[in-house]
Amino acid sequence: MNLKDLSQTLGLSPTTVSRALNGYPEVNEATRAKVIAAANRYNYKPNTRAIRLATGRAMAVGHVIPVETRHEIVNPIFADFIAGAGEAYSKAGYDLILSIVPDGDEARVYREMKSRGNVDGVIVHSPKQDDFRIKLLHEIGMPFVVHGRATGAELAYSWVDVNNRRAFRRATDFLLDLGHRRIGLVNGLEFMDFAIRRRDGYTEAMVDRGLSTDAALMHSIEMTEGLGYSAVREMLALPNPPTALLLSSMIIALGARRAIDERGLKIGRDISIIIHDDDLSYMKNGEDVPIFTATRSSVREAGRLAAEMLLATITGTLPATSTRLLEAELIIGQSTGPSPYRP
Amino acid sequence: MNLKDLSQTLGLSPTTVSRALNGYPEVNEATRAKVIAAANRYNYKPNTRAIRLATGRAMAVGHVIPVETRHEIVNPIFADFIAGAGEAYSKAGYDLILSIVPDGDEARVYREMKSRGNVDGVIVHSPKQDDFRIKLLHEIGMPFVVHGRATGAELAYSWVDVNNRRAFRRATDFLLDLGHRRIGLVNGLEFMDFAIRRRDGYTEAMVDRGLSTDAALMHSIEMTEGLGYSAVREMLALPNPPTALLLSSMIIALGARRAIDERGLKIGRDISIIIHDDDLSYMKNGEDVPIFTATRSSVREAGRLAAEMLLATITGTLPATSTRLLEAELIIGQSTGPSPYRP
DNA sequence: AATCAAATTCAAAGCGCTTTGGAAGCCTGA
DNA sequence: TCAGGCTTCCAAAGCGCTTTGAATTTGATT
Repeated sequence: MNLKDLSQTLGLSPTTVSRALNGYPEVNEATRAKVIAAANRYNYKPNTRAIRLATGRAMAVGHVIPVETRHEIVNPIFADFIAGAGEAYSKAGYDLILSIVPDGDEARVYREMKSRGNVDGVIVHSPKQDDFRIKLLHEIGMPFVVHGRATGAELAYSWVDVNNRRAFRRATDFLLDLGHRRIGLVNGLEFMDFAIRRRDGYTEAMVDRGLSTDAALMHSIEMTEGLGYSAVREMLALPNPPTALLLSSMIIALGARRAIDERGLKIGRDISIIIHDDDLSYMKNGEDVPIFTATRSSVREAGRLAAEMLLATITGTLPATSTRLLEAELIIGQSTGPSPYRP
Repeated sequence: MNLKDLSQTLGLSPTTVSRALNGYPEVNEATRAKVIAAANRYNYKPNTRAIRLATGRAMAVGHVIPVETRHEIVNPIFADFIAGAGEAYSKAGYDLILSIVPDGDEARVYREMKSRGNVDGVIVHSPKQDDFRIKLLHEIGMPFVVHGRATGAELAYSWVDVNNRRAFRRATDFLLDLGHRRIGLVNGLEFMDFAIRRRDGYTEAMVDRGLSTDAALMHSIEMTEGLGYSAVREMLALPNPPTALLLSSMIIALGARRAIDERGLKIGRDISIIIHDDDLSYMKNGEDVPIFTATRSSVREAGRLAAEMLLATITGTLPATSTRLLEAELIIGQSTGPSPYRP
């Protein structure tokens, strides 16, 4: 059943039927009711492909997920972010198009998306410092929202981000207040913007207390369980090991726990841990009582916000330079306690 | 630059240009070369929306991810599966459309996808026993491939699956050969088909050795770290605790490790563990030496295979009843050893 | 009753491709 | 020289909607 068929059975023109269904005012309410009733009865759904061609809109949003060609890693937080974004899209009748793209192909993919017109806008994931995508998307005129920020971008753009600097600053302060002085940081890869900001927050807090940072206590790794384990193991083997750790993700924490257990230390007593918790659905930080003290911010919520922002940008109800900075809350769990070396 | 523009600058008809670019034989090779050259020079990319309307094909595949409305869980293996599938799609010029859908809405979503025509086929994730989707998709005539199988489906359908039964049977046999008799199973939720098969493999191996299973040693949980921890903790507290564990996922294993460490036991000595390893990119089972003994099968590879199968089904080069059973390999790691109670 | 504006409805022209059904040009062989 | 068959190209008709511009009907006003 297509529009033509439906209009014929109703004895109306396709024009009127189309308008009736799309809520245009220039149609008699009585006929509108009749049209809607018929559409329901015959279970008429307009053909997406035709709508897209006729309107010139793709009614779809692209998520281009870069895959480090060397490491082949798929960041686990994408799943939750996309779940959040997906809700917003389906509510608005948009499709979510996912492209997994090797690093080098990104520019080509964005350009093609533009010229082939199969998306109306994109979400930019995992921004790096001076990220080239911002300039590129500006250049080709593709609406976009960045999940995170890209320090060094000279052009204004829309983003949704967590206040990573402040979160890590607060977490560090919290540990310092507990008397810790040797605080280790296991961060994400520091060409990623979020990692830079987290390190800045950490460093800032240390320096403000007149403490200097120690390169041996600052690791920057791809966020896997295995690398988290190695990093922490290394630090614990130092002659002067840390009494507290700041970990950039839950998954690193799992590796850290392994290294700590292996050494026979007890978390919360011998060593304190604060993690950043993206609140992933399959990796909750304790069901009721949080296990780890954490700076928490739901990446799923961020996905929802970014998607809504993008849709509003596409329809023109929001400028392409809107921003939203989310504050992480500090959750006190069982993984932190006073420094064992407290004076 | 659209087809019309391009054909005008070439002094040819749109027909010829279209055919030249799409490789049809009825065009002079010399003019074809000219057309291709011009297309490159002007960076002409045909408009996807127009192609889709004209051909009646969506050039897109849908992945409908059900979200347990109560638990709101997003299965972490989706990310890797989709990464694998995505490769196949982009190679074939197809889009991957992702729909995150609350449980109850699935039927409606599939029906709409069919009548709106925005996908040519779908991948069915997480099949349950007697899964209703198989019948539904047959009924509405939507090509599909299932990732996993659905015991009880009366109609034939295409699927890609791991031989879960055999994998768990082998793993159980391996433990039995090491002298273990009290073997615990922490399985996924047993309305999921894969979980049923894994339990069957486990039970079969036990029964074949004249051993009976013990309900206290068989847990069926949502696969999260927290629930894995609880399940294993519970089993270890039994008067007659298991000396070996079979764990349905890496993520359960992380929770298990916590429970085991907490009790002061050593994995591989006091208690043996075999996991099923989906080979997720961000959760490797050791970089070179596997930590856990595991039945391993790459879910990413499964994604690639399922996608290729679906595309072939859509284009009609493969019947809609093709199947592919992947064997998991048994990787010997450091988490298994002889039973401490060996005679 | 005639007039004009507002309310409804419709015909037809796209949107940018593919594809059908010719038509023209060019050979070949009788 | 011309029929018949290839080869090569093209005009035009869709695909199923939206949207413009115009026509028709209705209602209010004089």
